[in-house]
Amino acid sequence: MVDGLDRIRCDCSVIHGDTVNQVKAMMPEEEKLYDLAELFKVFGDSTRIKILWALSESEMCVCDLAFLLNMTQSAISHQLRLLKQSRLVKNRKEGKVVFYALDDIHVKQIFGQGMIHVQEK
Amino acid sequence: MVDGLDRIRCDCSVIHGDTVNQVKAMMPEEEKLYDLAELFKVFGDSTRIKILWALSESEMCVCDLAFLLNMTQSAISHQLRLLKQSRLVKNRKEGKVVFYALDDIHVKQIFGQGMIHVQEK
DNA sequence: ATAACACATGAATATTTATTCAACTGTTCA
DNA sequence: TGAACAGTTGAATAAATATTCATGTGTTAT
Repeated sequence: MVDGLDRIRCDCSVIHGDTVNQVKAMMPEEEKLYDLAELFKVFGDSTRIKILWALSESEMCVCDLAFLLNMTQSAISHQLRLLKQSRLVKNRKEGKVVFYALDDIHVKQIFGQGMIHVQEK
Repeated sequence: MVDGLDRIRCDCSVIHGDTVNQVKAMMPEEEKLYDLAELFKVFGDSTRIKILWALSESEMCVCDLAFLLNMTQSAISHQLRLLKQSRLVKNRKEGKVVFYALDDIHVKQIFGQGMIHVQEK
């Protein structure tokens, strides 16, 4: 039931024990919360935020993004790979050019909620 | 107008130039996007996600959180400082004990949008 | 006063990660 | 065929950061 790695409960914790145990019982799976953190981590970089913002306005190729953000194609490409792995962007190839676009309707909504928080002072 | 650090536009970019320039003109301030990334960065750690989730269920003291997440009080305290700086949690002191609670109605909404994305396979 | 407790904090360590650089793939065009 | 271009990728470097450890602050109770 209790393995050796668990923390000893402090006196304070014992006092509020019932509430804490109820919350513990309701806690989502470890993995689900981990995945959620991983998702937000992808949003937590200004380069990727700029890319996502740009793609929320228009589909774009890699060199367009590089020009827009004033960064190297390589740097942009690395970040696009991450964004694609997270299923936040998709791409289509047209000759030499690869166009990227948002791959999720939720992106704009997550974005929007964040903006509201940031804009409140 | 163009400083020496700007990227040279590739041929591709010149071709789609109008669209890209329009998007560039609409781009939010550098600082605003940076702040947005900083906000998401706070969500982008599984320890902080767990703390935020727990506090979305109930107000809690530091040692409750330490017990719940099976981590040291110190580690929790460090993360709570970050969360407070981002105005995502607030605290009130009652004797020796410091109770933390969510400080923003948007937290749950940002959380929810993220969950929806994660749960779609 | 002093001991115990809840929490905060600074420095150190270890890990993660963003960007750069160089090399490589695949496509177009002359 | 080969040169130019768009993009990708792996390794290296530099910077950011999560946790630990030791110590410090403020409160309560004896």
